[in-house]
Amino acid sequence: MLNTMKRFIALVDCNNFYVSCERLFSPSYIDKPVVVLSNNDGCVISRSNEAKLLGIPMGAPYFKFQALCKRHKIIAHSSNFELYGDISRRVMATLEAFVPSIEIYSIDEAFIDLTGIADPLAFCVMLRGKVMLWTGIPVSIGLSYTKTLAKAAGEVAKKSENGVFGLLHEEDINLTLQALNINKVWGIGNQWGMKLELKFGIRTAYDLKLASATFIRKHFSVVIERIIYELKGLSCLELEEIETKKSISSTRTFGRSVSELSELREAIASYTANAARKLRRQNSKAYGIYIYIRTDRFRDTTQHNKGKLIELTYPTSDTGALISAAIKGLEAIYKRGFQYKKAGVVLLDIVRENYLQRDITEEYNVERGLRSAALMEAVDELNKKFGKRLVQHAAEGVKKEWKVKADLLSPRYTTRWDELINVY
DNA sequence: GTGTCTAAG
DNA sequence: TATTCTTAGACAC
Repeated sequence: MLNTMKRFIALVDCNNFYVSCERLFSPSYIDKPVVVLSNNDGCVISRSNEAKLLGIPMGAPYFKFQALCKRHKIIAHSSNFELYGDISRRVMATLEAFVPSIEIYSIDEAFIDLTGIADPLAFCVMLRGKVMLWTGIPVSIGLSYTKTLAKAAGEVAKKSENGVFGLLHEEDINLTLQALNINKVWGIGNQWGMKLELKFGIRTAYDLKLASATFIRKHFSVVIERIIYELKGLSCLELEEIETKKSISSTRTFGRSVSELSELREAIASYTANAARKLRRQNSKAYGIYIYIRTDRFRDTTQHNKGKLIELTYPTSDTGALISAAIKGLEAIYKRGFQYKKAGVVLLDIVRENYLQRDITEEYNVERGLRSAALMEAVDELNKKFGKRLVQHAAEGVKKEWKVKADLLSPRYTTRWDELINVY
């Protein structure tokens, strides 16, 4: 059955991506244990192989491992997403130069369609070399017939000598799936993994492949049913090449707790501006904006978690319009006397920019829409040229004392003139 | 329709 | 003192 399948899918995965980015500009980090931390330097989100060997788990709360880090001289960095985003663009551009059909799955991963290529495995080896040469980022590539199998191949590739692994023959596939724990299968996490194992004795990817799809469908969902077919080599998940997000959110945990409405207003305005920028980047407008505030979920006994959805009468991507809606929502749910620790906004009901609804074709709104579009374009352009925060709405505030902490930040080498690397 | 659960990276 | 952030889909109600 497998030999009749002509469709090849590969997964390209950057190795320890954030750490690899830091190493690009600090060659002394090579062969040393390095970790990169999340916002507020809260937990570990990327580890070099050396750091993994020293026993730092993924997602580890930094404060629990600080002593270990000190003892072993582990280098720790705050996350520098501006740098990582730029390096990511370069890696993806390299892939796009060689492959016509690509789905950028995350900041450090892409699926590519290699159907029609005579020797796809050799192609992957070549591609890996090009990415290394052009960007300096090491990648692993897993090759097979479906996304789920390519993911499984990628797991093996990560640990292999040359960083490329093909899952192309039935026997290889079965052996690999037998060695893959059920909760390591793409799309199956700890909850479902536990249920599958404890209730049905399904311990490995191979066990799942052999399970009855209809039975699993009954006890779980279509999601896992699809995974079964994918493990059998029947592709159910297509490459999604065009990116138009259905919701866009911007949320943050504060550097300290915040109880003043005025400070929350600034934070909400900033997050809204951030989300609106992403919205415009994909040429879309939003019909709704959801905002929420919450107290510290780890400490409080009297918690206050509240959110509010504001529906807009017409879709917009105008920062000012979105901010005033968001502030209105905030004022409706704010209660004084609470120590807020986190706030966020989510843009919803997103439509493409050229989508016009009947009632906004009135002259007034069209003219207004055009003016706002021109203004937003100018703002985005200026900020792109001179730094993110040159032009911003007054509501966003200037001091931003609530801002996240990032004490161990590396320079944004590739996107800021004043933070270029110095060579003496 | 909305909220909750689950997952991924 | 310190426990991320963003997106998506399914399902129960």
